Amino acid sequence: MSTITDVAREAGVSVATVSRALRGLDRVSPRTRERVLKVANELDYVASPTATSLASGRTQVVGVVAPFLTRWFFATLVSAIEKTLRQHDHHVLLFDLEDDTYDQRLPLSQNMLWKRVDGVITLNLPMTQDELDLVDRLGLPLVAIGTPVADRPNVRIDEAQAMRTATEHLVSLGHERIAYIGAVPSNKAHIRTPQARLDAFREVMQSHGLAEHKQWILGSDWSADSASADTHTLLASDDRPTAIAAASDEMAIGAMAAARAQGLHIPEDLSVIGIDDHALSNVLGLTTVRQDVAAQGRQAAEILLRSLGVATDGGDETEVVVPTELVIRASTAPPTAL
Amino acid sequence: MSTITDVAREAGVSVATVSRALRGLDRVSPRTRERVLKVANELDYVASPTATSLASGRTQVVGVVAPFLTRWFFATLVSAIEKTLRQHDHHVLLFDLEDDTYDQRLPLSQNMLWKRVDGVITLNLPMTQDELDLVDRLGLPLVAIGTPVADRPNVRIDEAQAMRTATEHLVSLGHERIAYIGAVPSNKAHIRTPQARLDAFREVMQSHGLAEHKQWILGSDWSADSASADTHTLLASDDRPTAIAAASDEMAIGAMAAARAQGLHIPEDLSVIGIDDHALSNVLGLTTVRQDVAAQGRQAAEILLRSLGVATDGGDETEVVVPTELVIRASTAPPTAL
DNA sequence: CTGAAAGCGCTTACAG
DNA sequence: CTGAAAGCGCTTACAG
Repeated sequence: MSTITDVAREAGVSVATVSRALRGLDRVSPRTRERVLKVANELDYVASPTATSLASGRTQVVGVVAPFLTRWFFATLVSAIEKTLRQHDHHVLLFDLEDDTYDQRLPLSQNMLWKRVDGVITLNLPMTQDELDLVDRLGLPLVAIGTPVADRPNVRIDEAQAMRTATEHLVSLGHERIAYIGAVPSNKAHIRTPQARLDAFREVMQSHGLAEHKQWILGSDWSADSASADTHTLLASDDRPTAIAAASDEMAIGAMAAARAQGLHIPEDLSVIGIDDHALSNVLGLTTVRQDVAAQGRQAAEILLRSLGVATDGGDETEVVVPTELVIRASTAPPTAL
Repeated sequence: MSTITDVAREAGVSVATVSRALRGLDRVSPRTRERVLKVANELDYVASPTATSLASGRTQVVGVVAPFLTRWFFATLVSAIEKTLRQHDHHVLLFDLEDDTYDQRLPLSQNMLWKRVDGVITLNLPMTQDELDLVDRLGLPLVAIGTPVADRPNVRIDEAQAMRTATEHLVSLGHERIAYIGAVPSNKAHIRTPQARLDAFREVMQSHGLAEHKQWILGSDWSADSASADTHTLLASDDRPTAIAAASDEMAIGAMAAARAQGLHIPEDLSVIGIDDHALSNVLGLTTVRQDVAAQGRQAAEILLRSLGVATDGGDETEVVVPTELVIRASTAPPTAL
């Protein structure tokens, strides 16, 4: 592979001129630029990113940090971010902080970031003060998707609004006996989403004067398997709800499956609603509150690019709330008892 | 942040010695090494990866190239690869080559790889000759997961065996009228998985003297939505199968949903089997042929690390076939008509 | 508009 | 065992 020196020699100019010409800086005569471009092209020249980084201090790489990767929500975000960044010649260095034991994630370290990335995008990741200090010390701009990180730019949905919409939908159908799946895991009390959604559920129930049954607030761990197991227990009781509001579609899918396995019909015997509009929700007929996950990834990437001085259209908002939308499908209906 | 010069000054040695001491090379006296380590630690010193790369020619970064990211299979691979690489101080630079129009992916370019990665892992990605030439020209080792790439090391399941297992399971239950979902998309004839699975299905059908109905071989596009739509059409006919073999769990889930939407009961009226053991398959009671996707990611990463001279345990195989396993759940049973 | 030179922060022979 | 020096391949003032 050829270097900038090869191009300079071949074009009969200095490497400084090649550098300027190729990067489109001014102060290069059109004729010179043209010649340099031609030679560079002939030689298949691509600047060594490693040398460019050392000299310029920029890597054109963004660290994307996720607590998991295998869930639909995160994979969709990463995909959208990668595409947006690539359009502006930036790349994503991926960090999956999931611990093998699932109960504690790996911390962000100087090793991962220092001189390696120009900025960081966090995906629903509460950061410790140490991590925040690190990012600051390294001078890295940061954009948080979902869970906010201090006062950094943030892209998210209105969590409370989403769950209010879901709950109101059930109430408007006539449900009064509503269970909730997706309470706050005790080891994840620092994540904001679960708490916000649960609070919103309670708020709507209260506002309609509906009783909250303690044993109808299920923890689950935000997986379909766990939601299914919890729902089995819930429905085994004589005193059962007519509807379930799940804090995510994956949990809602688990709940539906458990109900069916017990011989119940959906929505006749039990209504189920989720939040997300997961890739499989349409096919499974799940009523849900849709959030545009890819849009959140795109917007976060754009905000970060802007803070890196890379031109992108759009304003300079630093706080984006992506709208959600009720999508009614076959899993919700008025309670049969009515 | 401090540089190697700071450490050298503080420790009273040359930068060359610091470099050697920190990288654990021999020819450094224990006392000197200790002092250097201590100072480096005090100064929070981390070598600039960008400078290290320029000097050494290695980036400690591996390019992971996927045709999509949002499907469970790919996200699971990426997650496993990332963790394995990180254990050996390597990072993943992610490329999602999915085109916005879905019918043609972006090509790998010199820009993405040159001096940016030490090696490449492809995820079910058939490479063009141009791309292969590029990788060779750049001298990058490559490991292919799933779809093989020329004679490069390859990690996969036995596609034919997996579909044979699935089909044999249906036949052993007494099914004779079996449909197939997941034929080869015309625009993806170069991907090997669909063809291998379809061939295996046909082989088993023939070996049992069972007739293949042309209209029972459904194309779908490997998405649940498409499989659902195709199944709707299939089941609307009077002449319908008693079982469906789907080439992936996501399609099987779509098929089950469509059957239920038409009032059919699973498995009484229709048996459905998939391949994968998708994260939601357990909860949905889908019988499937399980493949250990994370293990494939781990092994591919290890093979690549070895070819980079990074010590990992394990042999030096270059061709790994990960075993699959029939997992019988509630979606398959003998045909009722029998 | 263009070039010579310093500098980015490491690694790697080469001497000693 | 240790250091001085060259080199990796760019970018960036600084002159002219």
